[in-house]
Amino acid sequence: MKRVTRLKDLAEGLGVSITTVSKALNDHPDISAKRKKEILDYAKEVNYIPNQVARSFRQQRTKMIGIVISDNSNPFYARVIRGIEETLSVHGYHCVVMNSHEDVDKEIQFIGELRGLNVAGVILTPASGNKKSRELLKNYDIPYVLVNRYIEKDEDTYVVLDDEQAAYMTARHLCSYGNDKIFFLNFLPGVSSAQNRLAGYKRALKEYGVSYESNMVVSGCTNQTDGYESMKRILEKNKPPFCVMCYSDYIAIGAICAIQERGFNLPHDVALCGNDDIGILSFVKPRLTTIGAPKLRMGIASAELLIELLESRQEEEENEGAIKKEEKHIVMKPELIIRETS
Amino acid sequence: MKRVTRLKDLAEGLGVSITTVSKALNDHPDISAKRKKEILDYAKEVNYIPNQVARSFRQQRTKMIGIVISDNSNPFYARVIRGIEETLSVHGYHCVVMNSHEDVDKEIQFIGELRGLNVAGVILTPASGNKKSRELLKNYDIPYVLVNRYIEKDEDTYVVLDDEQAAYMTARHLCSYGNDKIFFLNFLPGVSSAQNRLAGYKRALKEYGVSYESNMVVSGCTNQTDGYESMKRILEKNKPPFCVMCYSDYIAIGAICAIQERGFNLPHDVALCGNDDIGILSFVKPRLTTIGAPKLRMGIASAELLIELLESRQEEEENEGAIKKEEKHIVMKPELIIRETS
DNA sequence: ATTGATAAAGTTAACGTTAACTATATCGTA
DNA sequence: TACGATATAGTTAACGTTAACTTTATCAAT
Repeated sequence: MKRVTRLKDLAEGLGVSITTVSKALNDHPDISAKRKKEILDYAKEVNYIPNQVARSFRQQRTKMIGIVISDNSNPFYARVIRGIEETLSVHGYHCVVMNSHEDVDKEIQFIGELRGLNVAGVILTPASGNKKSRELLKNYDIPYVLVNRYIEKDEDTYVVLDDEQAAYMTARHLCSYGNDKIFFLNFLPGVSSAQNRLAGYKRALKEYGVSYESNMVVSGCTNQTDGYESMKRILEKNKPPFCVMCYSDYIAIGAICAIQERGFNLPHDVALCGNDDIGILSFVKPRLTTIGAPKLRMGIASAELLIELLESRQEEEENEGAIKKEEKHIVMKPELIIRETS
Repeated sequence: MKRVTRLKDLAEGLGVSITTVSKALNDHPDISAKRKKEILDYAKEVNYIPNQVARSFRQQRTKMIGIVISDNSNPFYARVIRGIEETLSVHGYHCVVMNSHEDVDKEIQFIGELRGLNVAGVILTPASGNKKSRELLKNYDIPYVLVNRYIEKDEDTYVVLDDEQAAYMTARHLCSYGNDKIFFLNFLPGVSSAQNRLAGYKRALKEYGVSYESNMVVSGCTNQTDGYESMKRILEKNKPPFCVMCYSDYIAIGAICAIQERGFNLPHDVALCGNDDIGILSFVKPRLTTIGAPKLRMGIASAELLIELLESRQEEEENEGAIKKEEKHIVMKPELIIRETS
């Protein structure tokens, strides 16, 4: 039996026109109920699968969304991506995932590639405060949503954690122990989330009357090794008790390792907090005090936001009215989860 | 300035034919060096990006690969995917990633969707020993590579860890302590990797003259919670010292948590091993004894294998000769990493 | 019976690209 | 000078789908 791969095959098999089949499959009102059923049944019987490439080509739009994330093997983003994917999938979209590794050039290259693929939209975690990506997306006229970071606070549509508040809550929590020494292992300085965390950290210190000392903030920590090395250096020059606040659970794990190697106890000698509440650590001792970030929900929200953008754009096209939608910002509430390291 | 999005725009801008531009961009020998440079320069100047959808449509093949994995937020697969993605990207392919969550029906649905997207190939982690997926892929004539598991040992092309050997090495290591009680928290029973691990476990026991007792093997553990619960149940009926072998580091983390909660010491009371060597745990105390699996390399290898398949298929088409390639199996060597839990 | 409205089908053309084919210019050689 | 070979260009058609338009059938109202 010959494979049925085109509308034409269906049409010939049924003795109707190609358009009729197309209309039936797309639930167009032109087709009578009887005929529609006939066609749908036959299509199912021969296991016809529409050619999405041809459809995308004809319609000049795909059901493909580009996801440009710094690193999909980071458990934080893995969860975010999962939320995105599941949400988009419900709406019939598929995801092309790309890892930028915080490299602006790669990010820019990817956006070009996505342009070539004619993606319907992009969800992006922009690398260090670069504006080029935004510019490109606007130039290419691709709807996009930023996730976990923004490029400029009032522009763009994005979904982020309230980083200022997260850091504020953590720092307050640590300040409450009455120890003035609160180190902060922060992320890359150009990134909005790192900047906002720093602001929150400062606000808490101020509130507690603790003077801000820039040499207690380590910038540029991205992974466990950075956390480990930074903590080691801190321990060389500083004697516990003191507190440490980490930009991520990853960094915290590295820092804890360094602290334990020196024979210090958590939380007795060093009170330490992470951020993200990545799943795997919930079973690891000592159980990490951290900020619960709704990773899955951030993914879901950004996907929903993007779909909203896509739909409003389609409406615009249809009623020519062109009511340009405003940028939307979703800021998720962080939750302080106090466990054993503080 | 009008956006240049089509070959036609380039052609008009330069006063040559569309085909000439197409040939120049595709490095076709028909075009003189001078003209080629002229065209390429102009294309670059106006930032022309070829329409991949149109190209895919015309050529009846895309540069898109479907990745169907049980769960991208599992750090093991996250690494594998990363390897796949980076390798495919070098060859100009992009990845559509889908999570099956070990659900055969979803897997089958995804394969259909990928068919519709006209993907060039598929990399798949098949859910529990189902043959339908393979059948579908063969029916649809989509080249595919299985990763981390196979459906049938001698069929298909796949990249796996030598699971039998991995479990054998782990079990031998635990046997060497002279304790007869070696529990095994295993994965879903239908999956090839779980079956092979069980075989390796049995082989080691036999070699050490320890009799195999089926009630010491817990099947169906997939995550930390399963590890935790299973270990709890074991501890209710069994008093340390004994040994535990876990299908994954994830399960091991859960089990360790249960053991520590009961106040037992690792490795003194319980010697325990994981599998996978997921990165984040390398800084976590007690440092887990585990099997190092070349996750990234497995991803790279499966991507390379798939590209080989795609290329050989293209050759087939060209020289009509149809020299069908054999199935290929790549079996990666596991490495026992002895750390602190054993 | 004629008209007009509507329902249900069919025809046509186009989306951007490239493979296959055709046309023209150039050049070396008999 | 004429010939074929070759280099370099252009023309045409097609990939599968659907939007826009056209045609035909049906039926109610005059």
